[in-house]
Amino acid sequence: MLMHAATQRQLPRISVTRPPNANGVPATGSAESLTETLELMGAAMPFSRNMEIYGEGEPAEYLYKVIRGAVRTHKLLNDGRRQIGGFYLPGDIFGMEVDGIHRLSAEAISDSKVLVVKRSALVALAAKQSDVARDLWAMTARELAHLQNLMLTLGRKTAQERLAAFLLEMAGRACSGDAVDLPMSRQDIADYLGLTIETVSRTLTQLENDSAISLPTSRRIVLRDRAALTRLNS
Amino acid sequence: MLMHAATQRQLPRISVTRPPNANGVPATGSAESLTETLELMGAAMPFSRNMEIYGEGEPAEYLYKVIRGAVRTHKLLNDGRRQIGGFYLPGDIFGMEVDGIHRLSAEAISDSKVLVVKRSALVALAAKQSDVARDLWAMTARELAHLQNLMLTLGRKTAQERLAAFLLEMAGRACSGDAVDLPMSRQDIADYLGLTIETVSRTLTQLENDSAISLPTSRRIVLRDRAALTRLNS
DNA sequence: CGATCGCTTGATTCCGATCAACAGGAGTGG
DNA sequence: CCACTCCTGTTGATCGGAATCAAGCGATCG
Repeated sequence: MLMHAATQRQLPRISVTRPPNANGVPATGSAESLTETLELMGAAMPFSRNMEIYGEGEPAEYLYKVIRGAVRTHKLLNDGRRQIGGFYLPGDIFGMEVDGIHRLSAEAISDSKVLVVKRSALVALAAKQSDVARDLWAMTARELAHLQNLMLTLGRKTAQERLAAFLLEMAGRACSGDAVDLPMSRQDIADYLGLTIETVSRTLTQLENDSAISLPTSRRIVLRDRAALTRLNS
Repeated sequence: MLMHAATQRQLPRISVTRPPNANGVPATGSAESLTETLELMGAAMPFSRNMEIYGEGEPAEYLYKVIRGAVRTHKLLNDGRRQIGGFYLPGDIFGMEVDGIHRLSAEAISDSKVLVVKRSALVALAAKQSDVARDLWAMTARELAHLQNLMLTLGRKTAQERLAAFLLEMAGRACSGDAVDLPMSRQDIADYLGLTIETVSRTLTQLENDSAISLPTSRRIVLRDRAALTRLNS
């Protein structure tokens, strides 16, 4: 092991310094879904490629929703080894914490626009409206379910199986049929699946040779045989 | 890879068939902590060693709290490869789901007594008392934080580092100073850390030779050099 | 007492990591 | 436009850490 892959990567330490002020909270408003509530309370912010949105260990003052672009979250070891916890695409919410401390860092994968909402406002709203409280809880539970699947992948799957799981996950989210446009690099995929870029590249080539997928460009992958991938996904 | 370790293990398929009836809910009661609330609503049930408490995919009708013994949760692949998600000791709560479906299976590690509480009663209570809602949310968030750490361990750590993380985690929970009494087998530890029993055994021996730990018996481990283990934990 | 189970240790194999080279673009500046 | 560099991704050769295969030991139990 001991992959110092992430060590020399540029990781700009630019945090949110001047956050936007949240609008007034609809205190007596009737039951609204969390998604709708966020639109009313949030402000859009731009983040350029590789810019840090928040860092591990920082107080969590805001909740975030991707409007455009893509975001990754990760944990680091001392020597730079990195594990990515998840990728967030437009419509996805990330960065919510119960106790107000971020457990992972978040960065923009590409130039992105992100809706930012004050956490304290949401928590206060949750105390008054049980449906908001439930939505926040459900959001955390979805993150948990995702990580339970990733745990199985990282602990017990082969390289082929990891890539199959990743491709099926991304295809399931993009909703663009059998073609997947990846916003992230091979390094990001590797750090998500607990592999190296070389193994990711080799395994994709191998899947292409087995005609399970095809690779029109390096960032575009077509699922040619979903059944084969699903079989690998156990 | 491809460890069929779990394939031939006996995994009795005995589920909770006749659950206990929950007591009346303190509907208008003032703010109580979740732990105290559970005592009032639950019923104690015995589970013998290796008995299944619930299975992955089953509807989640109950929430559980360990009174005596120990519990593990896990996911399985088709061919029997197993990944353990966590260990639960006396006082720990497990098995709560927002949407009512268990994402992992749960089994008693040793003969255990478990407090069982109706989920529907708790969810109803949470809708009325925001502090209960918050406690349930916080519980899910604690599970999430635990899995985020496990994710880093499974994705990026060496065998030595995994064992160090495991020993520090268990020592931190047992609160019995530097001595840790493990309720689980080497196979359980291996399936938690994404290793094999042989690697777990060898690595523990190696840590003993490096005088980081000592092994009075196979189930009892004394942390002799916490600094060394913490260094490995990065 | 023999049998089973949990654990340790040794020998060997193998999958993915590491080291290394190179190719194709994208952007930059002349 | 080309020459240049930087960046990302692919491929080849080799290495190494953990898996696999195998044997044996002590404890528990019927």
